[in-house]
Amino acid sequence: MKNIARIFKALSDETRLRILALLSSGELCVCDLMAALELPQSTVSRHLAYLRNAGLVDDERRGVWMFYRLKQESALGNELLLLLIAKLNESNQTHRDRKALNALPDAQGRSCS
Amino acid sequence: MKNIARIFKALSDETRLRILALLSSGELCVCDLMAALELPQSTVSRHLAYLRNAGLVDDERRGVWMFYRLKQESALGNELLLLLIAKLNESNQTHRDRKALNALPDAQGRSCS
DNA sequence: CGAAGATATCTGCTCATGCGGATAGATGTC
DNA sequence: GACATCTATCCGCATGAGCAGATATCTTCG
Repeated sequence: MKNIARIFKALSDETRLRILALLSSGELCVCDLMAALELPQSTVSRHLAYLRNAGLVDDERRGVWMFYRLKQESALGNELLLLLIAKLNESNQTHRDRKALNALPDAQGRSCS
Repeated sequence: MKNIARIFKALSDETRLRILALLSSGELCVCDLMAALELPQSTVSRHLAYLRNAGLVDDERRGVWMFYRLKQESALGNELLLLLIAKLNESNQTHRDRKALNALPDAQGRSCS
């Protein structure tokens, strides 16, 4: 139960929910998240660390870039997580963030691609 | 989304999760919760207020007693909440708490019944 | 009305967590 | 090795939240 509380604590911040919503459709690098969420790098990194420590995301370094993705398994269970993601994807904030993400420059204009 | 974060914040404390687990099988008064959880009255009351403000529980005064129950509807959605409750009911802590609750004196020995 | 019982809220304290800029660390290229 | 880029972590600050005892508030009864 302590672990469940810990995961909910990870989920109790709007920025982190925004990150999870964006990650729900595929892995992203810190620079993409920064751009889409319009947040400073340290803020994004800190929240990603929190999510990773809670066991909700995995990271992978590719050169100078760090990519993050949702974990398939967490202590919350798949079904619960899927419902949560669905809930997040209903929100206007997620629509706005996703629009910003899709408006990012293509491969050539991006640092990580 | 702010509201979702708020609900998760309400869920991010172990004591509150314990309360929700106990309430999942029926309404309880503050004095029962105090006894089952072995926590002081002010702690229980404060957590219940937090849960009520997050829209997860309803209260009802009956004489000098306050009864609390899970809300049927919350901003999280029924299904998600049911899965969460199921998750909570798997935990050893919930088993211990429920055992303590069942060990409480019967009607005559209880103040609220 | 006063007293008793139940409980919400206040209080003071400590710890956790949010923020963003600064800095340390990692990677890649020349 | 020097330098550029990316990112994790530190730092200082402000705010939120946990705790339990004290106190205020509410209800009921004699």
